[in-house]
Amino acid sequence: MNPQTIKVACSNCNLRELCMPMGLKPEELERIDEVVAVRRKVKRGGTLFRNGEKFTSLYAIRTGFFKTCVATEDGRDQVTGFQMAGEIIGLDGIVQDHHTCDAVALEDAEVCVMPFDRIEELSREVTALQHHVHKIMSREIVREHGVMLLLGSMRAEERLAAFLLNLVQRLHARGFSQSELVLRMTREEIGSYLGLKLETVSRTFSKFVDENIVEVKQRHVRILDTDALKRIVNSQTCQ
Amino acid sequence: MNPQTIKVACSNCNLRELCMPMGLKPEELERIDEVVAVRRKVKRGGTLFRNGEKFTSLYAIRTGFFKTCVATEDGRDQVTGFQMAGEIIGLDGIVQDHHTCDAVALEDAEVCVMPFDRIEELSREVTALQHHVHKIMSREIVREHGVMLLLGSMRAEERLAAFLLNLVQRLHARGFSQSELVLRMTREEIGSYLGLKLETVSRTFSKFVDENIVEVKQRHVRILDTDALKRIVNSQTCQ
DNA sequence: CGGCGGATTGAGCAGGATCAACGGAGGTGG
DNA sequence: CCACCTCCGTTGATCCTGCTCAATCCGCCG
Repeated sequence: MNPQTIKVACSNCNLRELCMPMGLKPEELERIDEVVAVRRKVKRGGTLFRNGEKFTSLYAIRTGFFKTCVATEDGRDQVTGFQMAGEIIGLDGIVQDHHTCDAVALEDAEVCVMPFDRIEELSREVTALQHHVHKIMSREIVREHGVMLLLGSMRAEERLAAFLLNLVQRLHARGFSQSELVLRMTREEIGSYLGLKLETVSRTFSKFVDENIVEVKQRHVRILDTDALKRIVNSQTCQ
Repeated sequence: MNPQTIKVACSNCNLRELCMPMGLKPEELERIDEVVAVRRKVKRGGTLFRNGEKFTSLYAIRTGFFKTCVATEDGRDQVTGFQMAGEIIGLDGIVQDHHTCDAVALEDAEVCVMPFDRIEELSREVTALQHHVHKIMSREIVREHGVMLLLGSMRAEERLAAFLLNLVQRLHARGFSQSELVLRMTREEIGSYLGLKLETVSRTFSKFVDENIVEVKQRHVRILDTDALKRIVNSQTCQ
């Protein structure tokens, strides 16, 4: 609605090893700077885009934390992912030329706005960028396969364990602790993502605490036994 | 393994309104013919590609029916989709340069092999193709959002109803009946896709039969009351 | 005809949902 | 600064959907 606009450059962004320019050569990197039009700030609770809105751009998260969610007419609602710095958001909009999900900031955030027609234009010239765009989309498809596996075949404890491991691994890649994290989302949002009710999420946290696998104080989580979590995920309860 | 190779052209394929060349102009269509290297036959039960195999090509299904499935080390297995004529398969392989799921033919099938480097090359020249490739990938992402919604928030009857409606709608777009279909997959495969056990799938079918919503004879399904299925999907049982 | 894989159906069980009460943290306004 | 309110999280009791285990049936193929 009221986009703050600040000129910026990918070429000296501290996220360049994670984000859009990942793996590009210096001269290609400079070309990418042409893609990022402006930055935009989104307040906590605000939406970056909404289901039904016209699709124009992809967004690279610079700071902050988002959730994306889809909804049915009857008001049901499913969180399809949580996104953090360096991740690309908005890919759902390409196919229909308008967005099919909401992107909501779970904390104050700033994103780089990348008009999609510019991305397409530039990736016709810069092969590495073209390939990178394809990889980003493929990565999202593979990620979703993982979520389908989780939703389709895991029990509550396995889901939560997998969720925690995934979060902490991504945070670690961004220089945060391997064992400590602050959840940016409510129990209900975790539950929606994992296909569980919020009470079940809460109970499962408590169970992990009882078993000395984690410490939980509200949204602060400290992982005491990563291996235990891994064992829970890989326990072939079925079969 | 033993690819049958037959030269072909998209430009006179009867699937061109559904498949890769969708919406391209005649002159662009001719360029696309360069992309499809060969066709390949896959026998029922055979795999088009497997988890771990090197990624080289996308595949357009000409005839037949596939499932794709991912697996965990501990042997758990999740069907991530069913694909039919005109649909593109293999997008998962781009990001890691090797496939992360299996594609298994559920009936004798024939696919058009499209080497991905050729696709990238050509889509640098043909803007419409470039955009189409992006749309195909985005479409897959949106489809998976839908599956996540299904797995995360629907009960058994809603899942099966949504599944049947989706299948019959896609078949109808290919010129088949709106009300009659032959399932190419087992109850177990349906169950895996829908996050249910095969017995639950079977029971839910029986329930629909009792309610005169469908007729079921083994894999032959006739939909008697499409609206009832739609109502089941949209029944806001939660809230 | 017999064997086998797939489908159906039944009985009993349990994991997670639902309903409900309560507690604690953080924000707001008097 | 404190009182209040609201939102979020925890925990308990009970219920029910879908899972498990098991028997049987059906259609197909050799």
